[in-house]
Amino acid sequence: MPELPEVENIKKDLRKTLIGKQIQRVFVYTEKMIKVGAGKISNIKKGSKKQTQEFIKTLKNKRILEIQRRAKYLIISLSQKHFLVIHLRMSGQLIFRNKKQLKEPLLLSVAKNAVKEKLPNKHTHLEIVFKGEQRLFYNDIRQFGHLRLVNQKELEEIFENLSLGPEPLSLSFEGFKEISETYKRKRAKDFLLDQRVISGIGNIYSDEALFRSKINPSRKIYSLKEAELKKLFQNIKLVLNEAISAGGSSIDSFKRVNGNSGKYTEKHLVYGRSGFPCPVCKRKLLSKKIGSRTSTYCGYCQK
DNA sequence: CTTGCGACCTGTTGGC
DNA sequence: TGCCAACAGGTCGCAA
Repeated sequence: MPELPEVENIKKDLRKTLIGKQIQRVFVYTEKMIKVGAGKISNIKKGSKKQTQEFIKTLKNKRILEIQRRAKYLIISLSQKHFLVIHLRMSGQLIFRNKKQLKEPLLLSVAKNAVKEKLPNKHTHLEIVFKGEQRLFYNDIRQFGHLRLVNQKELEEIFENLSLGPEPLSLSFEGFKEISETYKRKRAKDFLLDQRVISGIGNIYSDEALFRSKINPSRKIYSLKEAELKKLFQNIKLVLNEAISAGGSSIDSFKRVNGNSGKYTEKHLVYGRSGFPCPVCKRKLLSKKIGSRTSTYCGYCQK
């Protein structure tokens, strides 16, 4: 589900709601979604009772000190140098409810036949109860996401192993040019999606940035003129910043921590609009698989 | 090293 | 209406 703007909004929401709170109780409903330590994520499916017990025991009575984002990861700092590292992957949601809100059913998806539900529901995998009966729920329909509990050293180990590329919003054009030189053999779409090249961009914002830059997603990076590279660099920042301000894009299940949707979806010029007219030239937008992801683009405007 | 593809899951949509 | 294939904000691991 979420790319950088969505995760950034969740981070901001969590800062407002969670900082200073103390964890009272923890319910793990789906063991394979959680992990303790810095081991490989693929081992997560072996989620064990022992690990779950340790997860619950360690979280208990901890305080929330700070929430940060790196790429599409959320890092929740807890007292006594423990950290909760969360990746929402395609369909993860973090929803916060106070005692009164708990009784109100929530619309957790934007699908046509979506029904309001109370929490926890069948897609709730973790529930954290804070003092005062306020709760944070982790829901994840597709169960691709994960939450892991680590100490300082393990936190560093995780991010070292990930070798994430720079954050696009704090990247200079000089830095962008440098990585474009290093990865010049990639197609533009692959370049933007590769988290070790630049981190935080996914399928929506890569398509949107390429369209606004009039660059075909299949173009090789080495073929881009300096002016095109510059436009791409600026448009990445533009779409990410606009999306952050709009609260992100709610395609299906993306929800803010209060259950609200993001409003950037209506600003999408190409993502999810294959077959519809190009907003500039009115020709039908095309779609094509690039690196096993669907890219939507205008065959006429994007050279 | 890169590339490509299946795997991981459940749910929704569009075509017949 | 029903069924069934294709597809969905993302990585990860493995083979070539």
